[in-house]
Amino acid sequence: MALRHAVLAALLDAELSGYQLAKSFGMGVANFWHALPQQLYAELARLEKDGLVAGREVVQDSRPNKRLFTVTGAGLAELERFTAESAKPSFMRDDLVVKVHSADHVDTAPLIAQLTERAGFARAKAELFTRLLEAMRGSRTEEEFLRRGERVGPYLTCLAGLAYEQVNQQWCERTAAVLRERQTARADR
Amino acid sequence: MALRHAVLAALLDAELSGYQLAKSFGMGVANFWHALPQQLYAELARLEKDGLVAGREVVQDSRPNKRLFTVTGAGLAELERFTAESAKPSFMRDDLVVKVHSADHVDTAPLIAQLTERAGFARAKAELFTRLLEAMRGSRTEEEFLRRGERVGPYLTCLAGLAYEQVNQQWCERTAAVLRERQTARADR
DNA sequence: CGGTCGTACTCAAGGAAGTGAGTAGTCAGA
DNA sequence: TCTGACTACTCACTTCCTTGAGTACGACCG
Repeated sequence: MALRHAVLAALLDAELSGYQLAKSFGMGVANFWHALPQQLYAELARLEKDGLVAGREVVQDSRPNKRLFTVTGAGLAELERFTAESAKPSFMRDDLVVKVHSADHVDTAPLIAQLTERAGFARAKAELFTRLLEAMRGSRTEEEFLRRGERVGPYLTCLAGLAYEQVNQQWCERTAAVLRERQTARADR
Repeated sequence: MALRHAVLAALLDAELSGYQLAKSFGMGVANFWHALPQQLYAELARLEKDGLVAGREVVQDSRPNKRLFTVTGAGLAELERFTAESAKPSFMRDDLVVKVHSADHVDTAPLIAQLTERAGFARAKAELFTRLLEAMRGSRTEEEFLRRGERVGPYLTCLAGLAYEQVNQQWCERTAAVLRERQTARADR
């Protein structure tokens, strides 16, 4: 029951279709959760069945019809309940980190490549988040916006995403540099 | 097949029992992965069946016997293969972030409490990692250790954990402060 | 005018992960 | 001496997430 609340939270900001949700959860604006389209359609169906969201059909010509969803009163209440209950600690879970852990026992060349690639992705995501933040706060300074803006939730989660991607990038670059140096040092012997 | 490699990587550094693994994966030294005891026992059984680890019984008096596991040649080869295959991108997945996303629509008091609590945990974990790093590098500087140390994998993953916990702590504190300020600002109106 | 891309969604199946309960002996402290 | 905590592990169940395939139609490009 975790995706469930992520979907509700996402629908607070805008009325969206399953497809649009899938886009932002697949990446794009998914600064706070990730899920595949199938999961989202399934979850939306369950949420609607439970009365936490309401869908309305939108007829489109020159492209398939779609269903837009909004959070109901019951949905808001459920979010309220969820937010009040104590959060379980979050854990890091990343293939790349596991690979680095065993770096002393395996060939590091492909690892360095993966770290470099990951650093690039992290940089791109960080830049995207930076632009999103600018768009949200408009002409105001961050301080000002956080003090008096109307909707700071998405801004704060975007800040989390930015910070996460920045350290991710730094760590990947540093780690790649260390492994590269050790590789050449070994070759010299 | 993700926990699988995390277990193999953990066993590279030391011969461990399921119970000991469970301790470090449950927290403690689990700077790079998290899992519950049941998962680990099941995974160890599968790994042994597949010949990737070998267990040996250690008879103890005054406490239950245990089985210690080591990585076999096949296990190392599997890790090698895993490390070479390209990594899928990692995603942030955190209840707390979801809650913050909906902060504008719900009562923030319990959220602030959770953020403060999380900040405390993150701080404690960061301190633990700092001490672990010191212990690993001994009298050497970080630079020196990373250049010439024998086993830098665990050190690098610990650095990742440290960086992660530090930004986590900062974000939680900042977010809690923002929400607190907005709460009092609202009360003043 | 044919191929590919984008919108919008569905179905089926499998593996990974989390939840809860239980066993059984040892040791330290109230 | 009883309680609770620690070591060491097992079994059963459920829910979540991923993988892979498939439908349908319009739009854009060469």
